[in-house]
Parts: sequence; C-alpha cells; structure tokens
Amino acid sequence: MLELNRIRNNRESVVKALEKRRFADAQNLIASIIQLDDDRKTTQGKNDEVLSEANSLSKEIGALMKSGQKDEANKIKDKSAALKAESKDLSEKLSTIEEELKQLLYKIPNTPNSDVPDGATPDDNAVVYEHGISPKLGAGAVPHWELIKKYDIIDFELGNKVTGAGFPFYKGKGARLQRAMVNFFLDEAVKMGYVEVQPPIMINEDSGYGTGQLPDKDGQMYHITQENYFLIPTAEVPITNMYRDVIVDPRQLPIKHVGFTPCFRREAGSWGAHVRGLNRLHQFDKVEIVQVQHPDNSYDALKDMCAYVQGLLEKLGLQYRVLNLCGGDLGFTAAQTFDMEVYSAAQEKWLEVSSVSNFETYQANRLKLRFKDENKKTQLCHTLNGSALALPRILAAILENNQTEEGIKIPEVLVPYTGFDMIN
RNA sequence: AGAGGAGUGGCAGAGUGGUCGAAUGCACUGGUCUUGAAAACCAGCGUGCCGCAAGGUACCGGGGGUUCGAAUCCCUCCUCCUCUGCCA
Repeated sequence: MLELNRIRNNRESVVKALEKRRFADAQNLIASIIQLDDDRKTTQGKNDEVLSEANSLSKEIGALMKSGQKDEANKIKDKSAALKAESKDLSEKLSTIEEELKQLLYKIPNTPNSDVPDGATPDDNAVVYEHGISPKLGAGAVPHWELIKKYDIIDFELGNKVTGAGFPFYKGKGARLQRAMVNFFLDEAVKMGYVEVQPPIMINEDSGYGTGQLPDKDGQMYHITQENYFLIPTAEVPITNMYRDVIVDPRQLPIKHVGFTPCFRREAGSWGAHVRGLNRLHQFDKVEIVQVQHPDNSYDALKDMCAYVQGLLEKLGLQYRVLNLCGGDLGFTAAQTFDMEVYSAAQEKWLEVSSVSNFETYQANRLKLRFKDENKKTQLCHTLNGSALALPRILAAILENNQTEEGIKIPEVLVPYTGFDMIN
C-alpha cells in the first residue's frame, strides 16, 4: 500500500498519478484517509496521556505499599481504575480507527511512474521494442491444440477426467520438454546471479496480504479453507514474503532469487472461447525472478530484468515484442510493468509470456521490508519480479512456430536438456 | 495425532508480580592506540506510533484475561524440542 506520509505530503501528485490508471475515487478516498489519520493521532495522543498518568500512579501505589501505607494506596487505586477504564475506551477506538484506515489504504492501488503511458485499455499499451520476423508457416500449419493431439504430448481430456478443465497432463516428449525448459530457465537465472529457491506452493493469509494478492484478488486464488492457506498464483508470493518483517543490511542488496513452481489460478470470469489450449490454464509452470532493491537502483534493475527475459526469448528463437503497460492496464500493485509477448504464428496473435514489474515501495510497505540507510534511518526497499518464463505459452509458440512437415523442431538451446531435437 | 517441555533484542542467555525495554557475553558501528591489522580500552548499538524537541507511549511467539501494576500468573492459538504412534 501507499505510504501514509506520502499521501499526506504529496496529496495532489498522488491523486494525479492515480488518475493515470483510471482510478476513480482517489480524491474522496484520500480525504477520508487523512481525516481518519488525524483522528488516529489525536486519539493516540489522548490515550498516551491517560496511560502516562496511570503508569505514574501505579508507581506511587507500589511505593506506598512498600512503606506500609495501605490506606493511602487504596485511595489512589480508585483513581487508577478510572483511568484504566478511560484508556480501554480510547484503545478500542484507536484500533477501530486503525483497522478502518488500513482497509481504506488497501483500496488504493500503486501510483504509476512518470514513464507509464497514459491510456485506459490494453490497446493503449506502448510497443517499445520488437524482435524477430514472423515465421513463415507451411500450408498445413495448425494451432498448438491440434499439434498436441497429433503428437500426443499434452492431454486435456485426461486432465478433465482426473481433475477438471484447465489441468492438463503433459506426456512423453511433452513432459520432457517442459522439464527441459524449467532446467534451462533455472540454469540461466543462476548464471545471472539469482539464488535458486524452492518455496512452498501454499501460503498463509499474511503472505497474501504482504504482496497484495489479498484482499484485492481474493477470488482468484484457490483457498484451502481447512488450514486457511492459499495455493500460490505465482512464486512471487512465497519468495517475496521471505523478506516480510525483515530489515536488511544494505550491503545485502540487491537480493536476487529465482524459483520454479507450479502456479494456480481460478481465472474466475475470464474463461471464454478466446482461451483455447495452453493459452489459459488453472495450473501451469513458471520460473520467476524476484529482486529486492535499493530504491535508487530499482529502475536499473527493472531494465536488467527485461533485458534478461528478452535474452531468453532470443535464445529460444522466438519473435517477441515488449509493451510498456499503460496506466489503465497496470496491475494493482505495480508502479510500472513491461509485458513480453511472443508471436504465436498459427493463432496469429501475441501471447503474454512474461510480465516484469517494479512495485517500488508498495509491497515493501505492506511487507515491512526495509533497510537501514547511511544515516541509520530505516527506509522501505523496492521489490521487483518477472516471469522468466511462463511455460505453457512458450510451449504453444514453440509448437506452432517450429512445426514442419517432419515434426516440431526443438530450439537448439534446449536440445542438451531434452535429449531430442524433434517431436514427431 | 497423543504425552511432556520450551518460545526474551542479530545470536547466546539472565530475569518468575513493581523502579525491566529488559543484566551479561558475542556480533555489529564509531573512536583511542598502531606503519597497518589484531588485541586492549572508551562510546554507541531493537521496532512502531505521537512530538520541532525534550519527552511520552506500545511491543519479551500471536490474541485475550487477572491485577493499581505482567516478560513474570491464567486462558487460547501458533511454532520448536523430546518420547510414543503414523507416514512419503
């Protein structure tokens, strides 16, 4: 969430920035927040006074008891009890205010940075880079959902039977190609200095709040109600939450992690005819990179992360483009996001395969992820993450773009990992 | 899962009703000394909130309670350890 002090001190610029993401109610919301915060301050001030008085009375009573002046002590006890009652009321009022304040702050998304293009819909995203040329497909080229049947490498019906829609089985060379990609992506990231982690794939409620999936995207996660855990929608959640409630030594920065996990998304309301085959699943595999950065360096890191992801796509020989997401299309918690889209030749459309974002202090503020600066003041870190990469759509693009009469050609960089160079 | 034990500052570890935000040691930071380093010595050294500041207030796993007063007593949840059971 946004920092309260920032909202107070830069009210106009915050409102203006929020307008860029078409966030309607900013002006009113911020007015209520400031009002509540004022209440909070005065209430706490009063409560502190009362407590201060009660504390000193307690000390007096202690001294009187010690010297045997019991009657004197009992007289003061009544006064102390009255103060205690008063403080109880004030404390209750205070926690009500604090809770309300928190709920309001949760409603405000991150402010887009100045480099984010203005715009309301995905059509307004700015294409900032394109790479590669459209592959020329033969006459009989088909989309990946036909190819996977032809070569029997992914089985949706089997998934329907065993689980439900959106939980496919990968089989034979399909499964091995998946495994190859995971290993390739992990190895590449490790080479770039990312420390590999294998996080849990369920998280608790605190972690959900920490990175901002809760309360905003409540309905999008699978909820294990018995334990009140959630299946992760992305490795970002457990990995970033490693640093919840942590004050890091600035010499540790930047912190860089890579992790491979399955990801689970209910995708409530986003199912339709346009999402066939591998384009949208309830469970899919993804390798994720995460950084915790010094605020001064986070935008350089964002650039580096984009360049890294682009490098992966180039090594895989895929045509892609980079979008600078416009304000209206930006995720709730992000200050800036670059999407990488791969061209899927048989479907003749662009598929998002990576999303690289800088959250600035938005997540760190919720996480209480801080560092001590040169003046020994605690400051919020910046957090970033990006897919590197999401597997199903990469697979879809590889299948479609590399299809030939003889079969599907495996990208050269993956051959050492797959042990075969053709699916046929 | 059952029985027993335990959770205190970065770590180790005192503290079992009052003056304790908390001894001590280690680690860390600054300084003195030194050609430099080590050692030694001196000083500093948790976090949030309110306040220009002085200062106030809260926090000893989380939440609740008893008491004028709780790290200390009670309840509850969580976590860890030991034993028994079960199981990849």
